[in-house]
Amino acid sequence: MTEFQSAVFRWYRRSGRKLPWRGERDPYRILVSEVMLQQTQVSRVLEKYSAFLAQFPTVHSLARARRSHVIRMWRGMGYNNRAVRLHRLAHSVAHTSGGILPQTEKELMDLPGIGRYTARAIMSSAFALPVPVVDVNIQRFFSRVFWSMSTLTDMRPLRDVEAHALKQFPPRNGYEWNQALMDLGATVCTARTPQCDACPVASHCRSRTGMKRVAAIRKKSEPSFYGVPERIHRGHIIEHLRGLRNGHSLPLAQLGKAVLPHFSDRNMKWLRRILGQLERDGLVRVQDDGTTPRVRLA
DNA sequence: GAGGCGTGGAC
DNA sequence: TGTCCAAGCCT
Repeated sequence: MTEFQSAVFRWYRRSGRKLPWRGERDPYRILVSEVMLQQTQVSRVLEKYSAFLAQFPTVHSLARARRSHVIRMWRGMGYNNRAVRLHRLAHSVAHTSGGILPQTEKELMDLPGIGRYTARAIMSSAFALPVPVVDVNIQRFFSRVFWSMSTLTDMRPLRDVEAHALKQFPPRNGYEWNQALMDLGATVCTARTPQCDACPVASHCRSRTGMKRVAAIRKKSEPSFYGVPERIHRGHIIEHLRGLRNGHSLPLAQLGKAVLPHFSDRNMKWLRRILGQLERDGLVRVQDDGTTPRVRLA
């Protein structure tokens, strides 16, 4: 084992986070944690993880559940289409392989909501396969350690980092290695204010000094309505529908008034368009057969 | 491959 | 107070 590797492992034993899915052996519970963690901070997942699993303890129970129930249990997590994809995944796995998750990257990536990172994370965490993973934490950490970054926001392309991650990957304890690197990136080698004094490999780091904070490039303005980004309105719509009793629906105009303080008929076209997006994502159902169209969670 | 997709805490 | 950011995925 290299000096670099032993320094990382030593730090992990001392300072790694204790998380409910660490050391978990049930692939389904690993799957749920990984999907929840996509672009979502650990602290947020910690609040929701156990309640979700208590409600849907097995892949079969999740497959049997109503879509609307799954969406409700996703409250507060953001990116609600993840709930839809996870539900579809459960359905698929329950009906094609008796609820058993596949163990290859390709087969996992064929499942809804599973991309390259999540597939490899499941292989490493659930099946103890020797597979290096690179999430944004590890990408940032390796970028800084092995290349000289000039600003805090700079990162090497994922391809470059993955090639390096493969070289650094230890012959044993690959799972602990992956977890250690993610913890380092998340708690020490952070995006805004890295704690280099606490870093076990600071002496190896090519960016140890000299990273500058640079004014962020202004992001492109996103589509907005009355000054509020449309994704916020979409979130409010889903949140409002969550509050309805199971299976209940709402007339469109009533929903409009609930999410826009001054909703009027002139805004109906806009609302229709937003609901169309949500419908395509499998999050809502618009019943347009009667005289007054109604909407509910899918 | 760029852009869309929530939510709430941190700074 | 507003902007940034977070265990990515999909089209």
